[in-house]
Amino acid sequence: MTNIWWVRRDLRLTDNAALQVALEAGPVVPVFILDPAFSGSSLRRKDFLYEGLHAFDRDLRARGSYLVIRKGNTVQALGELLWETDSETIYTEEDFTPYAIKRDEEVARHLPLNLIHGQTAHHPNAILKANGTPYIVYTPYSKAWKANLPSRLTPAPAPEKIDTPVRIRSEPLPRYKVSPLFPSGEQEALTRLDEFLHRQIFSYSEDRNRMDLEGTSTLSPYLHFGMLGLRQAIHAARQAMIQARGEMPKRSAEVWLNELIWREFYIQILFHFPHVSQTAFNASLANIEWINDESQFEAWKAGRTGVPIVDAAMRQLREIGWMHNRARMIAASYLVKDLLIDWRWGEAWFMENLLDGDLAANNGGWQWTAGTGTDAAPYFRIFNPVLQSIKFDPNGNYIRRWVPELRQLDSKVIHAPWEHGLKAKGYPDRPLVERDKERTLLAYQQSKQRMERV
DNA sequence: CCTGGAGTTGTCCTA
DNA sequence: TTAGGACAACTCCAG
Repeated sequence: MTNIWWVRRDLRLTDNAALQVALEAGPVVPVFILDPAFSGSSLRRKDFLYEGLHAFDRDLRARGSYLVIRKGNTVQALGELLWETDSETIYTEEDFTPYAIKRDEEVARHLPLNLIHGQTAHHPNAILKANGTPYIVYTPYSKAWKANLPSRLTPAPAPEKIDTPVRIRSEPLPRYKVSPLFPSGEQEALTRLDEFLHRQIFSYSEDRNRMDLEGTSTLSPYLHFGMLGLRQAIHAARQAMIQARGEMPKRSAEVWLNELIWREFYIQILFHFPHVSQTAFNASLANIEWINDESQFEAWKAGRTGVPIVDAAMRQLREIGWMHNRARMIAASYLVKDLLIDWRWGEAWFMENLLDGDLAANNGGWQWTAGTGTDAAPYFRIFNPVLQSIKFDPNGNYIRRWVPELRQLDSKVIHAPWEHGLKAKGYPDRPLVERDKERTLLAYQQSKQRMERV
């Protein structure tokens, strides 16, 4: 009996649980649906997705199959395909965002839909406290997560052959632009993982913070679309911990594993507390009186705040659709704590521009920085962007790479030219605002007080 | 129900 | 130059 394999954010053949289940039942029809109702994705991310679909089709063809593309309303398109191919069931990998849950409920009301858990190592409902409620603090969550992890997690290899009925109608893929720094597709993801496992992983705990080095995995766009499965990455991290020689390499591999657990933590938070996508997790901080100065927001987006490290970060984002993790925290902190602009404005801009733009991870990160989230940054942790810059871009090479106006400046002055009375042609003479921690603390305090009175 | 330890990613001042 | 401690008070979580 033929079945439909509905692909969404699991664009891989390796360790794909939904594909495996479908294959056990017989021939499969792999389909991706372009539903105009899903306008949530940015243009930039759509390019990455379309290129990924192209690569996915190529990988399927190498195994005797191919990708069917359909356009239009999801329920209608799946219904037609089910009828045309005389299929029995639709198998698909379970996704946990509010949009996906709603969409899948709608599909399940009309069609035989079979959700397969495969996106995470643990289902969001699987790791709960003794009293049955979800964790909202990372460390105890990660302990329970690790304690419950099966000792064997070996990823299933990609099937050698996929039996698909011939000549099923498929629409052409929309045109797309390729991004030279982030070629899309599973093969690229596997190459990067391999590279990372041979090189950066064993010094990750230190180098991951250095914006001037390539110390991170750069796997986030691939993880978002499931071109690399989170479970595969977790398996790789554990293998690296076992193989590591020495304390530092071992700790480094574990730090990377913890980053992957953070992904699951935020997937799980969004699943149990969907309101975080609209407002603060912490209700007492839902009413901060933001200044929300539009022109300052524009300057931030354009990388023209006058703070070199912030501008480098924002220009990196704009130019390549990706930003170093440390840079994300610095740029986010500057927007929220220094400019007092609503973290949701920043969150939306990141979503628009990041190839890895992921509701759960992005929202979790922004709420953490803003101090409004689960397990948030303590109130007194207000990043000083200049100190961060000196510490994590010591020679100023990251700044020079993304802010050409400052290329001539010495590394002693590049982090804060205005403090040395220096001006650079075409670059703001001074930062947008003077650093004022008290102003920030007051805004947060007032929100808390207002909520207490209610 | 009570209790005590702990909490991703910092900053700044003092000695 | 560097190391250490203060920075609030609160909530979470496990025993």
